[in-house]
Amino acid sequence: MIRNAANGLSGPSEPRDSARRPVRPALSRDFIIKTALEMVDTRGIGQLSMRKLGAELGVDPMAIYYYLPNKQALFDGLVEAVYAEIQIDVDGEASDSWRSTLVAFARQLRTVLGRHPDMLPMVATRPVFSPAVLGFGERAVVQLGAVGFTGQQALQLVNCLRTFTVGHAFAELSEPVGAPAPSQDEVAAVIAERYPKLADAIAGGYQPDVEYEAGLQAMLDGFELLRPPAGEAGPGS
Amino acid sequence: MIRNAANGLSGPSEPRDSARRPVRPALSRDFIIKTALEMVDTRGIGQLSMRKLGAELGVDPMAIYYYLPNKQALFDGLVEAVYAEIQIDVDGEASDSWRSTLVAFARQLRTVLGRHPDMLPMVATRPVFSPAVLGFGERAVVQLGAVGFTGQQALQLVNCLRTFTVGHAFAELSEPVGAPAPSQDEVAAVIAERYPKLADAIAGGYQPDVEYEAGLQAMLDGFELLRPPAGEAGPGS
DNA sequence: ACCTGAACACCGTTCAAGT
DNA sequence: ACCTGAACACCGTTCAAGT
Repeated sequence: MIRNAANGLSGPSEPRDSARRPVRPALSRDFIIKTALEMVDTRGIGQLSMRKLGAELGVDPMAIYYYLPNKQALFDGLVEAVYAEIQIDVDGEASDSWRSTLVAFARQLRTVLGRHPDMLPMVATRPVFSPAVLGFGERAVVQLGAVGFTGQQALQLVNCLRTFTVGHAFAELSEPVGAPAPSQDEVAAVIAERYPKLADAIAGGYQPDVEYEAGLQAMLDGFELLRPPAGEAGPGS
Repeated sequence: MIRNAANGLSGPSEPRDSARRPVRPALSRDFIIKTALEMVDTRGIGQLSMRKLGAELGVDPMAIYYYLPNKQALFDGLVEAVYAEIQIDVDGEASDSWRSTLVAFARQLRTVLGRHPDMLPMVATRPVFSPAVLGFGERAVVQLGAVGFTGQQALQLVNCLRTFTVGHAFAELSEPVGAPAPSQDEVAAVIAERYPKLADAIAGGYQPDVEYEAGLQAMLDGFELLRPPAGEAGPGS
């Protein structure tokens, strides 16, 4: 029995880079997108060009165009790749209540966005069309319907959670699209001078996680008020 | 008596373009930004370049650099100009309740964003630093404090409304950052086939205004639950 | 003070060509 | 089938120069 760790785990017939010439894996749509996403995450969206991506891949920039028709298609692939990171265990026992299902989705989305801050403008801009999100939508409509929400309400709730999460991620993560903004200290000084009560409130410190959770729970609480007292338990009063 | 309509209404000593040579107003930071914003709104952000802006202004592209150090500064000016459109009548009678104050702010922000959809990535990306928004924050903290919210809660509420509004505007308005997305029909077909319950819910039609209002009120309702029963009116069970 | 124009180091993409 | 390389029409920005 072979007991070393690498016994075929990386795929059945994947060639090692021992005998073959190329140090890089064979070019493919997936590998190009994976490499591009790494570039975006490490160097920033501004440093992603077809030419630099080609260089990173060790290939003529035009080789990319064999797999992707243009830069926009590359962007689509990147967004797709980000959404694909959302893993909602569709049959998980954890989400037996509609509320925990929605909370899990929202937090997961936020976590994934947090891994790719420079992707935010692209993600926010492209209509949601990913199986991960659509599949979740299907499930949410069913589960929310079972406790008394209408289809419209269910959709609205999911959409509001999604848009809130994206909006909050922007506020939290996004570097200004081009260059850095005025320093925190400068801003703080102006606020302290002109907006004293606001300054007091800010003095508590900005806690994005706490704020996000507050908004998330508030949104859920607010929608819950809309729900008719369903379930077979009698609608007394 | 001179009765024609144009009797000086356009400003005290503004030169007509009769005797003077330039057809355009004198170049200035404000005029450059105003022109750029019009280009963004009518032709799209992708069509805004320093060179095209120069052409639009009837001027060598490099002339712009006398007023703005670089394109990033132009972007800053554009975001500033958008925020400046937010007009909250700070002493309006309409906003005697904290809730109507917040609703007015959120709806106004949404309206302004709706006028400049292509500005969304820039707006969402830049930290809020505008007098309109900061001034509103100050007021909100005071007014919310008066009814029992802590400074932290007030800030969180304002921030959550703002981020929700921005996120929702993205979902509603944004053209994909580069090129158009797959057509509505294509998407609908796929959804109908694979996500039947979701399709039923969508069949009701997407009503962004209704959805936004639902989310807005839900967020407010949810935060209201956090508020201790303040006001001098007795806290009887 | 305000604007011009050439020049530099980049882009995305087309197209013909190589293997 | 897969990749290369020259070429085209763009960019933002620097820098020296004009008035």
